[in-house]
Amino acid sequence: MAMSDSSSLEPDGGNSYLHDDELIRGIEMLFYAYRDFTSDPDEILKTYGFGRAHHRVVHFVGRNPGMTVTELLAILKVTKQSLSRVLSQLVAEGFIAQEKGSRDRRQRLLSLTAKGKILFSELSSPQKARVAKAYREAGAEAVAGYRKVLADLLNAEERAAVLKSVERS
Amino acid sequence: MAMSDSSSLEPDGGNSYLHDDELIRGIEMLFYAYRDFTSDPDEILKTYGFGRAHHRVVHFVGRNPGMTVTELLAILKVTKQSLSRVLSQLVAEGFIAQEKGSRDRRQRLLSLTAKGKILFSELSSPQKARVAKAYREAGAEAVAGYRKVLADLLNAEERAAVLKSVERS
DNA sequence: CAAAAAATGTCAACACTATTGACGCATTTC
DNA sequence: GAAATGCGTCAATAGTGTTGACATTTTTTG
Repeated sequence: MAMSDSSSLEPDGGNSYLHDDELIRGIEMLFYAYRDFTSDPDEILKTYGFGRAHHRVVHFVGRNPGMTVTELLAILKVTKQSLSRVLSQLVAEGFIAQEKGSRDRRQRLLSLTAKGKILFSELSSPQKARVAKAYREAGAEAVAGYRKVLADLLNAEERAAVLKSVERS
Repeated sequence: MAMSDSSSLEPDGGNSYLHDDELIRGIEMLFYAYRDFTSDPDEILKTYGFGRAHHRVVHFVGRNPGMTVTELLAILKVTKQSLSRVLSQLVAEGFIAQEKGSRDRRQRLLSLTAKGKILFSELSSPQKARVAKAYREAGAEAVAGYRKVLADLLNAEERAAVLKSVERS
């Protein structure tokens, strides 16, 4: 369709990557990547009778063993009622273990069981392969750029927390 | 936690960005970016009584005026029954117009009405601002890397189509 | 031309994920 | 002791997705 030259005013001083059309492309790329990215785990989840919400819980508990329910809620940004459904299932079916906190006994510290770890592996495997392939094809510099832009896309208030959780190496 | 040397075998010849842990971080970054990225439009959509599905339809129809229902289905990768609900609403409420194809009169060519274009603007505005800010902070090189990696994350079969749709400038 | 295929729509049932609102209980903090 | 926190639960409702079955119109094909 051509068209959509964004604006004729070039408010960015000639940085073509800041043109309206480029920005929209940036939006769409994220949509497409996310769409394809979730497709592999979705297939696997179906065989367990689980959905995407279960995946997210398994993933973040797997990555943050001993985390509390409140912390998980802060990452997922859903209500506790919404989390409750999937978390209860995962606990009932033996994928996730809950342990009372020793310092604060109100807390339920979450961790993966052996069974949960297997599921975690199974789900992350195709995603890791996908990312590895993309990283390999794109090269180290592109990867750095990818990570930088994604970090800058986050809500400012969240950035610190995410970078901490994602970069505790 | 420290550590996370992934495997002790270093199957990547010392390219640290291909370590298991880095791959997992790449996964999580995408989750977080998508989560925050959708939050602005979600707020606006609520005031219209719409959801994310409506947004996607408005977006892609806005970007591809005259597109057919089948093409839209291919982009969204949902069933026609699922699309039907939101598309019908958008048509009924005057955001999207349907016109019989002149070459193939079975087709319903989709386009935004004036009202639809306003909604498109309103929804894309905060997302463009977010991307622009991230692009500006990250710089041109990082942006190129971001786009390259995202493209490489796509399903191979889809890559050509997406790059075509995203890059018809 | 008749049969097959394609593009679209629709009815119905169901599943998953999310929300808001209202409580209840145990435990910790002030 | 009162207030706040962490967690769980019941209930109602909404949004988005699926599968399956059909119907209509129009184009393509043998």
